[in-house]
Amino acid sequence: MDHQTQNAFRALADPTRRDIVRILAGQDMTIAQLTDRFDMTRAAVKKHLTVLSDGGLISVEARGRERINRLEPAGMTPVLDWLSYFDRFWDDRLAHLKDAIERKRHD
Amino acid sequence: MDHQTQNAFRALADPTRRDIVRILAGQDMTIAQLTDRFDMTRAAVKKHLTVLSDGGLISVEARGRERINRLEPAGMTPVLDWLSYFDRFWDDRLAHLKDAIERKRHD
DNA sequence: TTATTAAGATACCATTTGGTATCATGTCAA
DNA sequence: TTGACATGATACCAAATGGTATCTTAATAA
Repeated sequence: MDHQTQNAFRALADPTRRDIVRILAGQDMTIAQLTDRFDMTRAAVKKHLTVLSDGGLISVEARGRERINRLEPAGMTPVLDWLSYFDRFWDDRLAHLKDAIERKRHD
Repeated sequence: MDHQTQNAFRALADPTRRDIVRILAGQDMTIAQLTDRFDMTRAAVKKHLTVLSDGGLISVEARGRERINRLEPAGMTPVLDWLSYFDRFWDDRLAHLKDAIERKRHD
């Protein structure tokens, strides 16, 4: 039912994609730049980027013939929301991280 | 490299498994009890439980001919650790949830 | 203009995944 | 003891997944 949650969790399920997320947390990158960091073809990296985009975790900005891939912190929200459910059992502070992301979003 | 992290993320990638985690957060259950909650065979549920167990998210206690499936909050730690990486960028409070789980572990 | 470069699209392949059906094993109760 | 019940195990299947190779398109640079 909740596609965003499913797509986000699915996006994070692959180690290559989690690495991409970390790399993009450091700096925006084109597909070619990202491909340099991995031992696979550009087409494979592109597929991962599509999955990450479906999960709302990255956005893509066209600049000339390049595509700048940028991390979308807000895309993590469905994941944190899901984790928050357990928050009720264990602790109530995950909400604060969500708030932080929300603030970041409006910078 | 980090199998625990990979297995935990993989375990959470499926909606049925996330539902199982939520259900077990409410109360421990046998496979038969869990199967009642889903529109699939016991064998399918059992497979999901194996994946969850591989991810360290549940433990199983044999009691007579039954197997009691129990949520393992500590199994979520690798996931929260990974998310904590972004904490450095956005906020520093996810660590508190991790602490809470750690405390719960020693109850 | 023309060659090069960055990326998109598609077809294809092997493996994994999520499911079923079926059979075997161990435990409880009459 | 014997039958019923809870689970384990295995073989099998269709679809999804992660990857490659290849072709096309669009933008930049010489």
